[in-house]
Amino acid sequence: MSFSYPKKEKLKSQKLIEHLFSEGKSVSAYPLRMVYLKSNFDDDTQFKTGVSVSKRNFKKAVDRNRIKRLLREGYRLNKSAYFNNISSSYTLMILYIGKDGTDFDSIDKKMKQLLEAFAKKVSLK
RNA sequence: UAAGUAAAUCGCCUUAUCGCAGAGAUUCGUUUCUGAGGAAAGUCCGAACACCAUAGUGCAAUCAUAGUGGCUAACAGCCAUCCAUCGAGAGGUGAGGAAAAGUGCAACAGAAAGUAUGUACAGGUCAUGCUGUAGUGAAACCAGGUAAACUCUAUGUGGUGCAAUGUCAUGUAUACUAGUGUUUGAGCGUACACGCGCGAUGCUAGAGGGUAGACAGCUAAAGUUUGCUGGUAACAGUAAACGUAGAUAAAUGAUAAGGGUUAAAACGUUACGUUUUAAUACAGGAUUCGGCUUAUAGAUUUACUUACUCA
Repeated sequence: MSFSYPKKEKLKSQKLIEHLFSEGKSVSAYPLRMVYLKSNFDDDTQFKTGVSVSKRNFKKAVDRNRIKRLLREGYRLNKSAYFNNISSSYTLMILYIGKDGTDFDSIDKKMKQLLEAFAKKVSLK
């Protein structure tokens, strides 16, 4: 698994997202929170992942874009380290629930915690 | 030189590694090119474009605009100019149509503030505020002031917005139509045949509907830059060059190193170096244009004003 994060690994279908939020489970590492759901995809991707930042907490588009970019970057660089021994497919959504701005270092750190917690929970089953 | 006024421009850069979106090429391994703004923002005006509504007319009501002339596809925008007003000035501001249609309002002072006419003095008359002066006030009969009061006048105005709208359409429900079938069994499952199992307002086709999704709309445009001509100017004409993001849970990012720029401090020396520290703004396209409004670290240029010094 590489560091890339192409279009087909992004969560875009509105149907899947609704399904995810109604039935998914979650883990969190403040200020991050991940909602996940086991599922199967028509194409051969193993994960479909989206990121989200609340408009309520960040009113300006620049701030939201900035955090979403950082979240994508953190996910992209760290996913291979934790997902290698997961075999089934998952839909994921990573939310930023904090209210203050942030930088890459803290996002990177929290992302590692979050992915580790997720990997642990999934492999227990 | 200092303080100021008015315009205009720029608004971080380079390299490496890992990535993102679109288009092209491809031996399907890859690879090449392109990829946010002056406000992309607020959604406040004006248009293009699309659909809906609509017999015609009209502009009552509502809302908007308001010196004069010009520019523009259009505008509530822009340019010029007059007037008023603020400033020592360069310049700034404009809620600058009408008070002889009507209604309302007017502190203090004053007899009286709008159906006027008191007092004193003088003049005049048959007689009378009939006439003048004094006194209060910004204003005292002048067709007074006020329309940042109602109002009147002139001009304009159908509505909704690209989540518009059009095309394709998996699945699913079914009032419809046609065919076929109900124990002599259609159809479905078991790869196929046999066999076995399931099996009835069912199955197949059409029509209809238009959800998930896909495509079009979707970027060549009242286009940008430069020169020339006309015009005080806004702007117009003309020639050449350029061909400039198209995502949709929504691309242009992350890390590291170096360099700019600005400020402060220290050191050297003299108005430039070196070092350290800090700062490096506002802000992200979503159908497209023309404006307006608001946000913006810092830097640059031009024109002009005032003061001082020198010649």
